[in-house]
Formats: sequence, C-alpha cells, structure tokens
Amino acid sequence: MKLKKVTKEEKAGRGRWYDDACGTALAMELVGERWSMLIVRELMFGGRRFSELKAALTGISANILTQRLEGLEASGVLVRRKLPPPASVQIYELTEWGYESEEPIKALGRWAVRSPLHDPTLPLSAASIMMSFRTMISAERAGSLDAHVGFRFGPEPFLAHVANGGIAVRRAEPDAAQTVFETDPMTLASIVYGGRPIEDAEAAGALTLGGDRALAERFVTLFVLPDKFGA
Amino acid sequence: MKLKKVTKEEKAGRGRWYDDACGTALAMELVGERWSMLIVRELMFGGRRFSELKAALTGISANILTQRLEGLEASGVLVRRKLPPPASVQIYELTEWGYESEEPIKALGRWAVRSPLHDPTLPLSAASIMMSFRTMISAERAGSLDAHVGFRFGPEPFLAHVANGGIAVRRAEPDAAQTVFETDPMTLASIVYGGRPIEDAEAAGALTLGGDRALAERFVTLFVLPDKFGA
DNA sequence: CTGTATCCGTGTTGATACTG
DNA sequence: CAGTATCAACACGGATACAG
Repeated sequence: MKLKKVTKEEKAGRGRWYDDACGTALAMELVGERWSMLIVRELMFGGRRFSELKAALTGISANILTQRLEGLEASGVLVRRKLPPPASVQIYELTEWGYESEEPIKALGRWAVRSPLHDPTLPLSAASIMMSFRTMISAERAGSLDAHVGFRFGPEPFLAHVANGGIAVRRAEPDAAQTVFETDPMTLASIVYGGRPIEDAEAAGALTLGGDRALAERFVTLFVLPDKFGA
Repeated sequence: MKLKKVTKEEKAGRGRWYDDACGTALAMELVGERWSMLIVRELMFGGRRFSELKAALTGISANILTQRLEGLEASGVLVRRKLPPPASVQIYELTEWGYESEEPIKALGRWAVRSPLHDPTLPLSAASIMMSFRTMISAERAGSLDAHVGFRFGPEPFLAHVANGGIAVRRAEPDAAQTVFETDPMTLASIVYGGRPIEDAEAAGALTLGGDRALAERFVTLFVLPDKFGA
C-alpha cells in the first residue's frame, strides 16, 4: 500500500529528521549536511558573499551552496542581508546564535586533528587557518604576550590580537599591526604547524614579512597541534 | 574527455572528501555522515551489539548501520570485538580516541539545544539522556553533593556518580545506588527538563522510585537546559 | 557581476525482503 | 542475531541557461 502522506517535511525546508530529542541529533540536522559546517566556518569572521564562499569552498557547486544557505537561513544559523545601496550586494552573515557554534566547531577540529587520517598538507582557506589559530593557541606559550599581528592572503586581510593567552581575529586591514604576514594560508600553515623556517618561505617568494620580524618569529611558535592518537 | 583516474577514493572506504586540511572538515568526514555521530553517542557508555544499536536508533536501517559501522571502524573511531566463547557475540566499542569525541558531541548538543527548533518532547534513547546529564549538570546546583544514583530503563541499567559538580556514568546494575529510577528516558526527561513532578510520573505508572526519595527529588533539579536563543 | 533554476549522469541512502 | 541483496528515491556535482 504505502500511503506515506506528507507527515514529515516542512519543518525548516529539510526532510529526514532523526526524531530524537537529543541536542546532538538536532545539531546534525542543523549543520550536519555536507558543506554546512564549512560554510559556517567561513562566516565565522564576518559576513561573506556568495562568490567568496564558493571560492573558499573548493569543490562546492553553485546549486549546492544555494541549497545550504537556504537551509541554514531557515534554521536561524545565518541571515541574508542586503548591504546599503552604494554597494548593494547581498551577504550571508551568522546570527548571534550562529556565532556561538564556534565552540562546537573548535571542539570537533581539536578532536579530528588527532586522527591518523589527518593530512595537514592539504589546501586550507584563510578562514580555516585563522580558526585553527583560535583553536590551537597555547596559553602557556603565549604567556603575557600582547601583540597585534596582521595577515594578507591575497585580497583577504585579517587582524589578530594576541592577549591573555588567547587570540582574537577579525577581518580588517592590518595597517595597525606590529607585524604583517603577506602570504597564502598553506605557506603559513607549513611554517606554524610544519616547522618550515620563515626564511625558507621568503626565499621561495611565498611570504613577505612586514614590521617586527622578531615578533613574527615568536608568533609562529604559539600554536601546537595535539599529538596524533597512538603517537 | 574526462580522464579522472583513480586519484582519490581508497582512503578509508569513503569517497567525496573535502580536500581541506582543516580539522573541522576532517571531523565531518569522519562522523558527519548521517547517523554516524548518533552511533558514537550510543557507544559512549560502553560497547554495544548490532541489534542494540539498531533498536536505540529508531529509523536506521540494517544496511546503513552496517555501512556506518564499517566506516567508523575504518576511521579508527571504533573497533569490532568478539566477546569470549561463553557469550561469543560481537560488540562494537569506541577506541580510546573515539571516547575523546565526547567533548565535541557535548559541545554540539549544548549549542543546538538553544535552537528554536529544538523539541524536548521527542523520543530519547537511554544513552541520550545519560549524555544530557553529563552535558547539562550545573556545578553550582550540585554543589558538594556526592551521591550514587541508579537507573533502570527496561533492560538497560546505569549507575551514575555525582561528585565535584560533575557526574560520571557507566552501564552497571544500580544495586549500590542510594536511589534508583526505574522508568523510561522520556519520562525521566519530562521530570528533569520539563518540570513534571515525580509523583505525577509515579501516579501514571511510568516511574518507580527506589531508595532515598529526598535524594531523588534533589537529583532531578541538578540539570539546566540553556535558554533558547532569543528567549 | 551575482546569484538562481534546470537538466543530467552518477553515487548515496534507505525500506523491504531475504540468508547464514 | 547479524548482516546481505535488491531496488527506488534522493542527493551531489557539473554544466549550462537564465534573471537582476
């Protein structure tokens, strides 16, 4: 017979619910679909446009990105905003609650990075590496350091503030920074997490350092990847 | 033309990788598939058999459960063990690293529960509510309470130890407990999170209390759901 | 230039029935 | 009890084509 009517569906645009009161189950419904959590990660430092998201998420197709943005909007994780007339482009921006997903996202990253399957040489978006800094900074190594560090990944500028053993990050021109890394995310990762000397990247033309060189040398030692499981 | 050779695949049985060095992306590859994280949750208090998992995860089908278990085993999240001859059944058990996923799982739950879409009246597995206790216990409310509390959900016994503002949980007969709840997960949830009086559940025949009644009354007040976003 | 909608080939998911 | 086989439905990603 099979009279499966319209019983489910129409909850927030998604079908297939777990029917489980557990918060973790709901989380997987909200951000568990392929790409969703990475979209949230990309938005973590401020609103982005469709094309910026598409460029940062290599492999996603336009229609899938549209679907995910719709789903996340319906779930209240992000909102679509139209910037005022001069530059009347549309941006996608996390809601206040959406920003609170930073903790779960970092916890997942901290856990997964210990997998033997983790390959730190894979490509990395700018938002990824900035998130990794927030996740992996060692309060012990940072000590009482208080410094403003800037980054320019092509057209994407970031300004970070190391203080109180933590690091705050926002998208901003790094003019006020004491030191500025002009490079790409993978090069920076190879230095911070792969032990590649700064001079090596400079010699390869992959990095230009501006400002306080000693501070830059110190900065790249502040982050520690947890040991791989079994190692 | 399209000469896409065998470049990828064969990593751990899964296709479709994000090709992203970010830990969060890897986490979603490891446990982001539908059902995977709920399977891990069910295993959080010890190894379980295929049929127990299938029963706890309402809606999952046998072939999907098989696939997920294979995937999680290939990723090193769980192992398949054959219990010694007397009861030579097979169980699935988290690896040491698999158990470490408790933190990300709790963080996700803590976040998602603030969604307006969260419906606490949905069904709940025994493992779910015990995990929720670990997630939602209020150190402030628990204060210096030190107590052993037991649960019997049909054939599933648990023993919890409240101490130091936290709660440890394991699957064990609650004989040594000072108080024992004999009920089902949803009834217990309605009391702890829904404010339903214990007497009401008892009158409805949904709960039998054993041991120290005053302790039970105190226990059910130890847990606080975070406020919904916007509330 | 910034998205959105549609088609299409492929792969994944899931319900049912079935086997060791 | 612990899965496998089959098949239908859907999701994914690529390539357009289209709209503001």
